[in-house]
Amino acid sequence: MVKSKKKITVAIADDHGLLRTALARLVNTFDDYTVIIEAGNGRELKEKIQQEVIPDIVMLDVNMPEMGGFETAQWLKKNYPQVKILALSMLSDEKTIIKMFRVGAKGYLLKNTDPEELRVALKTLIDKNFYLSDYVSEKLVSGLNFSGGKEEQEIELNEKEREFLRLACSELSYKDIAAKMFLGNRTIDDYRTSLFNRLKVHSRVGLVLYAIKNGIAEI
Amino acid sequence: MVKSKKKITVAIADDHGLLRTALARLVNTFDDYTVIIEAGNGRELKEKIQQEVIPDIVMLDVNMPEMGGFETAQWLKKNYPQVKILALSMLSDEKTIIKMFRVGAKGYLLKNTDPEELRVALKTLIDKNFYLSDYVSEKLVSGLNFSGGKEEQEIELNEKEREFLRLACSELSYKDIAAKMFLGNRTIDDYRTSLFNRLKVHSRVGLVLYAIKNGIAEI
DNA sequence: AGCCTCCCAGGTATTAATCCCCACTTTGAG
DNA sequence: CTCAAAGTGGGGATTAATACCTGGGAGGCT
Repeated sequence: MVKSKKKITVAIADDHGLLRTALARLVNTFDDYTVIIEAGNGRELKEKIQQEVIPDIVMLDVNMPEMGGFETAQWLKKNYPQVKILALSMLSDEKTIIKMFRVGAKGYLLKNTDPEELRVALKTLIDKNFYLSDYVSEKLVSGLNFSGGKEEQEIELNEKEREFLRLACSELSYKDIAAKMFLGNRTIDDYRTSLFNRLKVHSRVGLVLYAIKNGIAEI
Repeated sequence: MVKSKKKITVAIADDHGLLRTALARLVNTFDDYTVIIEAGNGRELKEKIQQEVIPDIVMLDVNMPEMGGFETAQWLKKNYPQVKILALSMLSDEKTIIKMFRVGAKGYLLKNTDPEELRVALKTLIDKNFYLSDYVSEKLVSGLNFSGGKEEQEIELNEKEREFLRLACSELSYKDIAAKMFLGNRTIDDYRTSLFNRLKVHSRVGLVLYAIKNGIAEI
């Protein structure tokens, strides 16, 4: 007769099959929850939700191929706004976190958090409609504080600048880079200076870190 | 009376708590296996193995802070050669795979493989003492073809060198790094020179790339 | 035409990074 | 005890990285 018989339904979208399944089993061990959908990317999740049933909660990996966390969250928000989105990610940088909340996430869980925290997150999500860990709260606050009023505009890089950044992620000297790009040494100086200002870095290592973090350079 | 009563013991080392626990539960659902050790990094695993009991299989994440997959595998090979190492990673590049096998791994599982594959991998590891998926086999073959004869000997880094590398992956000057490490500027010079020689690089960017590729620095 | 913005470039000065030669201390093996 | 190796450090030289000031040319816009 207890109404707790009706479990809270959960969908999981993550491209790492091993982890997805393992995570699903973990959630299923929680009394009040049951995983009804597993998907390897956003598109798959979308199809399953349309064909099958609407879950109460969607656990959404941010970094997926085909249809990533951002897009998927946007789609969910538009079509099934009642679904509570819990973002999952290994990335802990402010920008990603803020971006996910902007597109509709109600919580953000780092993959290295304590497993017990998952239970807390799910429960809080149901009870209070949102979940913030201390860590994420802090990132949110400092992130908003930082960007303040100014919506930090996306930094647009042209193809030559990207090429320059890629070459900077190597042991070539700037002179070598200039030669490779068929440009004068001074022009490279200007690229560097310009990027220093726009990317808010002040050393070549800063350029390298930016390029890697933002997927401009492969390593 | 069946001797299958004695389960095969498994240790799991992965820095992502959520995934580690989920993975552990998954393994525990397999009849013949039981997870007896969980660790967040190699050092922790090392301590637990020394204090507690030696597992039959160690599932080892390649990219961990503090003491990564390579080192940990080397240590295991040296001290507990009977332990079967199953490497776990999201990286699918040849070099990493080959390196893990060189330091003693008996299998290599990509985190995006099918969960059923884990069961197969564990069983194969026990029965045949090694496990190779088709994908990994192919990488191994083409990779060995590539590296040819030259045995690249392993590079051992002490904690101070690692600390130095981590700090090098920032916009701090060497002078700043020296101050942070409570060492003289010249000592840092020597760390740099020594690492340049051993890591076969010849610029600070080279150090940064090495540190990131080998999981010494987080980004 | 005038104006604005990019892209490109020379000169020079300053600071950081890199290299070389040498010495002192500690530690540990023989 | 002695010797070797490793860790630490000084002084000084060379090269690369970074900063600042300047100006020319191409293309778009009014």
